[in-house]
Amino acid sequence: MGNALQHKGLHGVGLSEILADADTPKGGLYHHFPGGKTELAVAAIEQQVADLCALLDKLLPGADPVAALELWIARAQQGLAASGFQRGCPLATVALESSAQDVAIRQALADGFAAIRARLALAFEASGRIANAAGLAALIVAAYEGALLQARVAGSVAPMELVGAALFPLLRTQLQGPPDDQATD
Amino acid sequence: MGNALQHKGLHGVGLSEILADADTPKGGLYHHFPGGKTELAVAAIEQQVADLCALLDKLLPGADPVAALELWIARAQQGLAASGFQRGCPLATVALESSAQDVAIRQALADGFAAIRARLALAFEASGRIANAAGLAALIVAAYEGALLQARVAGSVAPMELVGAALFPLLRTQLQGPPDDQATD
DNA sequence: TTGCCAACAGACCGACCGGTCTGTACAGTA
DNA sequence: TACTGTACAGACCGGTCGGTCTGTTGGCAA
Repeated sequence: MGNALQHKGLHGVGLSEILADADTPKGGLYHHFPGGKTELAVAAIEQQVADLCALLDKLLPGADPVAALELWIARAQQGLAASGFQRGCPLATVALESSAQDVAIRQALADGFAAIRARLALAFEASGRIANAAGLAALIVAAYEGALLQARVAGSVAPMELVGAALFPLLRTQLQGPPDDQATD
Repeated sequence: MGNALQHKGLHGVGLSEILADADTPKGGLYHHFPGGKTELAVAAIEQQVADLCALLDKLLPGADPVAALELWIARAQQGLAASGFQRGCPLATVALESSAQDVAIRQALADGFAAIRARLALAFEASGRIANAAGLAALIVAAYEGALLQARVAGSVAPMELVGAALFPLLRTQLQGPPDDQATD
């Protein structure tokens, strides 16, 4: 499910395709997911968020957060290229397809993004003096999503590298503090 | 068409819905767009890119590019809120739904993004000394897309404001030059 | 006036969509 | 051993999808 969502989005995958992938007949599905495709999607979103949070928890603590983010982006680049520029962020596709009526899905996505931002913000705060940790976290998530998107349609990791090359130096200057206001803890 | 694409994506809209919106019967469509839905989508994408480029051309020249971008983002925020958090970037949704097999669509999208990046990069270069104009352009497009995405699912412009508040000061320091390496022309 | 062809209109098509419904297999209980 | 309720299986449903096909119209050439 997660995989298919990542590739084609919620409307793009058929229930039958999902079930075929999972080698599961259709009948039993509605016992476990009475909400049908929507509930399935919510579960997949939550799973993906949990995975991503786990990855961030592995990369972020201790190290220089910018270095950790560079590693994160590098991984995403590899994943994208390895999938032949099919796999993107599993949250983003569903996010853009969803309408305001899809309350459950939007809630799951909003919670997911908030959780990711919170984790990044926490890492910035822990790494030292930082004024606008929440803003930086939102910027990074945005840059990540946007970079992935551009790279996907371009069929090349070049846009991601461009974004990284522009963003990380800026982040370093911000995090390491302007020379006249240095502080570390 | 553009509107519908923006709201629900390529797979999310039915051809019948598009035609009903346009008050056009189905028959004549295939005279003008023998390629069917795909060709229609490509045309819509190109139209949107042209519109966006026109907007940028209106905002960017002359002024401080960062101020122009702030205006641009503010407009996007207004549009998003005014649509009840339905309308996003018309390119992004289709971009994420598309697979590598959709050659024509991906090409149109890649060209579109490249054109937008080029316009931004040009503005940076024109505005003064700048090392990595292409990188900054890619970063801004990425941040824009990602911010829009987060704001949409959150049902609030707050994420966009966060991103803007983090990005624009960074851009200013970059564009106005580090204090020990100032240069203007 | 007549013949012709591009432009258009919408009825129609098979395929497939998400979802439901009946039937079955099989634990746990007495 | 007989009973029962849950978990599963897949045939089946109406609706809608993207796309095609047969008219019909209306301007233009002769």
